[in-house]
Amino acid sequence: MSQGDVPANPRVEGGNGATRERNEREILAAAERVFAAHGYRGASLADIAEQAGLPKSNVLYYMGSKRGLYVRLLERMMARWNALLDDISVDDDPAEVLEAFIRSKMQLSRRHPEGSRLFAAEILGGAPFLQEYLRGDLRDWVQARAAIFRQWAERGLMDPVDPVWLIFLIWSATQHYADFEAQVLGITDRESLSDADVEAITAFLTRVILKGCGVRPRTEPAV
Amino acid sequence: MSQGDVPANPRVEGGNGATRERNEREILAAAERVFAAHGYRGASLADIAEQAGLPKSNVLYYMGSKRGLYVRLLERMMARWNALLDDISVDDDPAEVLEAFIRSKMQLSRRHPEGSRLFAAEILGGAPFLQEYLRGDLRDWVQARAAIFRQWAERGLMDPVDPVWLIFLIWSATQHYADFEAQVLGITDRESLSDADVEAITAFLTRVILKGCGVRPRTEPAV
DNA sequence: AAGCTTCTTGACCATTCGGTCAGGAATAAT
DNA sequence: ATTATTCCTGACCGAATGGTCAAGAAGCTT
Repeated sequence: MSQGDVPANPRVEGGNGATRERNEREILAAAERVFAAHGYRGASLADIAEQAGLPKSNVLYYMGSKRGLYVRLLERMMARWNALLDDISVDDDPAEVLEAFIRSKMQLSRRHPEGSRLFAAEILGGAPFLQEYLRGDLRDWVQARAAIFRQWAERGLMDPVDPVWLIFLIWSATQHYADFEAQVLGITDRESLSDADVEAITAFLTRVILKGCGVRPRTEPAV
Repeated sequence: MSQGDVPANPRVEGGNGATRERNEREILAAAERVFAAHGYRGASLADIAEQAGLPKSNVLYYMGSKRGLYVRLLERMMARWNALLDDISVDDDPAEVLEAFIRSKMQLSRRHPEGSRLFAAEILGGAPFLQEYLRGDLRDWVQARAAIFRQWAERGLMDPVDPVWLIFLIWSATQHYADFEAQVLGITDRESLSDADVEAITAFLTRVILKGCGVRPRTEPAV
């Protein structure tokens, strides 16, 4: 990473031992929590090490540097993200696609709340590490989807709303339940969100957003 | 705040001088930027002082402590927030209320993006300073509005959607353009959002959300 | 002009920061 | 059993952290 002078530590690359794997997992999990809660600058290796149950030196032995650890976490989160960015075609059913979109995004936020918050903190701080990704792969992906949405609109399958704003709407609405969890729980007087809650929220979002942009639900006749 | 041993500094309370006012404004603005970008822990007084164009000691002279400065910023943001939490009644027009709600929230995010991000960072970190506010005033406000939304639904003025999820949807969708500004700009290949952009987004959100929960726009007849 | 309050700031402090390193412990290879 | 390699960690480093303080500068009030 053009970081210079890190010739040693070839072990960092290939992981084979079992304890190594466990330790790395523990460190990544702890680091994700700490970075998510305090951002890149606010996170401290001492905190991470303590939460991972290891001495600070050991964390650095495995991860090389704070920056390297952070980048690795970001990349892991991007990989999870990309895993659900399946391709769609103009011939797919808008209702199915949009519902799957909302649902999978919601599940990602629920399955990896810390990673979701880590991502949010990165963007909040101006995305110093993710500029390239945002202006590259992610932009392309959004534009491709937007093009399909426009074609659906032309075919009368949905209202002619701006597809990019629509994608942002879905992102924000789903991401909210991970990033603003503290607010949601505080206001609704809950300890945590149950599976039933998440299902209800998903159904609500699907219903409102689909109806809101004139997409007829699957198998249901027009009103 | 039960912080103990801060008997001195009576000047911190009453502000009258003109230079004092200017310096305080400068410090608060700089601090809002830094706290927003890096969170409470990640922000440094040296950074804030430099951006305010003052020596670090002077910042502490005016603000007492990092914690005090942060709390003051949060309170200022809550005050801005409360300023647009006007009361509504069951007899108001749902379309008007919801549109005004979306619009004013959008304007708040646009007028005070740093404050908006500061708030977001606080929530992201588990809202250590805002627990009380969330579980108190804000919860009450949400529940009051929710009750009215339910009555509207009973009267057939809107679909019987869960009002709390609806409020969260509006919050998240509008907040997104401040908090995730870096993402929005990166993906849409913009330098900044123009007034026209914001107006278009507001119109989009109003249209989709109102239609999505079955609220008929003002002055328009039923479909 | 004297005296008082407010303002300003460089020097300084204890603590914590990310990171290095030497050397011992554990493990694998022969 | 003896290397050789990998793993582990306490001690340590310079830099940065939030905060204190004393002493001077500036501005009123009398």
